[in-house]
Amino acid sequence: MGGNQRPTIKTVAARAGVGRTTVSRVLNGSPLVSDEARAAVLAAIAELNYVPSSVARSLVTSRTDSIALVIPESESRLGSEPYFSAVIRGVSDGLAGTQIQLLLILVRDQRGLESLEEFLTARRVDGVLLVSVHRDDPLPGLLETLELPTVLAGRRSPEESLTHVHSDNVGGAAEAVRHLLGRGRKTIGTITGPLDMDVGNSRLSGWREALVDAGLAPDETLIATGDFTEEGGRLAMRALLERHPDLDGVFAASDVMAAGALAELRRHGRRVPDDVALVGFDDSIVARHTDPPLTSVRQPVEEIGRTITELLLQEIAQRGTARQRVMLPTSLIVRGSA
Amino acid sequence: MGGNQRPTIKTVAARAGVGRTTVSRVLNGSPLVSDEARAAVLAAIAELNYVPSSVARSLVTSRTDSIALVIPESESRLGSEPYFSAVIRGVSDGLAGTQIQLLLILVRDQRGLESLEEFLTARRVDGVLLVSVHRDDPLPGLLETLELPTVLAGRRSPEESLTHVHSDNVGGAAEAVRHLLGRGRKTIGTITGPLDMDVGNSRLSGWREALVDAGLAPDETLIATGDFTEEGGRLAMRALLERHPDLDGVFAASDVMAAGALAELRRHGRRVPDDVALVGFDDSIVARHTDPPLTSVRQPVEEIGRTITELLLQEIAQRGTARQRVMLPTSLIVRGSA
DNA sequence: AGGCCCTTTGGGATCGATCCCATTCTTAGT
DNA sequence: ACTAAGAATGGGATCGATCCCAAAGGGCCT
Repeated sequence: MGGNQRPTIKTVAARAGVGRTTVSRVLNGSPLVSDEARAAVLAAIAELNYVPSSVARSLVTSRTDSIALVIPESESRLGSEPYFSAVIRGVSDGLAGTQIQLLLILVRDQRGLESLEEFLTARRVDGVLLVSVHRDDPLPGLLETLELPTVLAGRRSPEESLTHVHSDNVGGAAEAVRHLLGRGRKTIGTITGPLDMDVGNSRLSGWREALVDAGLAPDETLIATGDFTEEGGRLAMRALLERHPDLDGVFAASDVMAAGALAELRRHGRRVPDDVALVGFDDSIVARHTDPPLTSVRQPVEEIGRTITELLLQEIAQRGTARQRVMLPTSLIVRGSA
Repeated sequence: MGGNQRPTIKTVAARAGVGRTTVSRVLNGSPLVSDEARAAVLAAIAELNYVPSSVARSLVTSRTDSIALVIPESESRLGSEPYFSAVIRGVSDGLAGTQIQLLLILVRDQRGLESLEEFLTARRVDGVLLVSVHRDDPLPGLLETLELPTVLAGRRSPEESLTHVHSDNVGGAAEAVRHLLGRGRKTIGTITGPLDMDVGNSRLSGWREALVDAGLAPDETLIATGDFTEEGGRLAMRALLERHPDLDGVFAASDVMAAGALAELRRHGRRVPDDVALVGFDDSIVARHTDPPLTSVRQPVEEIGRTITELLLQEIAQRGTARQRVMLPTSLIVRGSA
């Protein structure tokens, strides 16, 4: 049957002819063990194929050796998929070499949120990574009162009180708009993300900033609010065209919205980039395959994932570390659309 | 501050004026509790904001109330990203309503594999979901000998001994090829996935099957092996064009490879679909944005995720259930490329 | 030789739940 | 009225590790 109870630390101790404590010491790399004892223990471990019970260990140490990555389901669905895959890869990368496991928690609705709150209150993880937080997100506050180490990818607002990592959304957006200006565009609209998120606001700020720097007054009617979906991009583009038939440049705050905008532009017979130049954001897989391929602002998503993980591990290792903020640079990838 | 030790079952018992066992009974919904006792316990739980320690519970029940989703890192990187996002969503969906947590494990290299093996031997999860298994994957075998409940998305071969869920790759591919035949194409090549995977083989079989059914002998030189990457698709397409300048139809076993093929076709001045008609597989986000948009075989990825999860939960609930196999249907989404 | 310190060791208590079993209190049956 | 069966309850043991602390053994100094 292969049955045979899993060996415990006691079995190992008996086999090695030492006490449980000595085995535990070897397991945890304590220097207070003689070489012979250590050798005997290691041999016994190997022979018995012993693996310590992390559950029993957790009970006494009250560490779980796991962290949670919390992703709002709504966000994961809407086209921003590649973003999450990349973050996940980065996180997993940051965890490589540690013994720490990653729990993935997609929050889909109110019930999911409630059971997550219970989960966190039970301290079933040592720390939490939060992705794509909204301004009024209840989770960051809860985590602060629980005093559970937390790091955000992105931030609620520029005054974020939790440790966080974000890319230079303002700078990236500004660069995109400067690029459009550099191509001689005069009337540059923008399709924003949700404005209850810092990404949405920051990219909008970048658009404003670049225009102001160029001596132009940002016309508020050149702003159309989107929601990061393709359909949202389409609708926003339609609104912009209605308001400004003379539009010759658009900065969309995501590639997926840019793809929607592209379709709408085509429907209206505008050529891209000849009539209207278009820049997206994310440099996602869609950017390479649209027609024409999208010029887009790349953000180092995988690195964001890696960085939030490293910061979280730090914070777990030494509680009460001061809040840290990291901003990672973006870069403009020029393709056919602008 | 806010300190205050977390309350334990003992605290609750004292507060409710009952014994620990009674509290435990209430927690686990045992009928052997009087209504008054139950009410008192529930009140105490609410007042103390008590959440049971899952760690302590695990220690005695030897359940972890968590499952692992194992994804080979190599696969997650290569364009198949949307596939994994969708599987993850499906899994998370299948888990909703249970108290079971999802551990995500990306295996990137040999070291990762070793630490995964240790992790599994320690039985740190109640069951495992395996995605995109290769023919010689060591993991399924290990899981079988560990007698750890396991369900695969996809299969190693048509004789798969573990419970698994896969989409109708043969049928989907055959439908794609029939579609090409229906458009009057005579010389239809195929760009395959890796042939050490069942998906690769099955989609190739579908191509063969459709040709044979149409009374055509499948010409082996019409087969070019790819690896699911865009670059692989490009190279395979080049090889096919060299061998068969008269090629007028191509079935690619993934959209990403089809996108690569598309670029290569354009480079050779072939118009799609006029000169060469092209069908992809996956109906991923890229399919909608290529020029022309790709006709593609859709597989219900999210449902695959949901189904493997349900099967795994079943298997965990009642060990020793017989192996189950589920095949989900595909459907052809016709767009501009064929 | 005796005392002291340092290294190494292991048994007992502990973490916070569940499970086994003995005990008390009802209620019904003859 | 006495017993038997059943409902409800709670204390002790247990899961498998770590941590505290007492104690044994060895070397060196005076």
